[in-house]
Amino acid sequence: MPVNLQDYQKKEYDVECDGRTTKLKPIKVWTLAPKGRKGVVIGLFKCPNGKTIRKSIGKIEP
DNA sequence: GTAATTGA
DNA sequence: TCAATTAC
Repeated sequence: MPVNLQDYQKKEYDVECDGRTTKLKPIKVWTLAPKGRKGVVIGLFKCPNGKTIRKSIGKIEP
């Protein structure tokens, strides 16, 4: 089924914060893909420790 | 290197 | 302005 960025926004993902795996909702999501090639969906997460990290949370086909 | 995004 | 994110 088709999945859009809003769907990624609502789910939670396991991210490594400060050596601890935490489930977080992404602050922001976008696709990262070179022209004509497949790419990934990047999520931006705010860790409990205050650090902001990016993580791939999905794959995108051209 | 390329792609978009933003914290640092 | 750069690092970092993924995978090709």
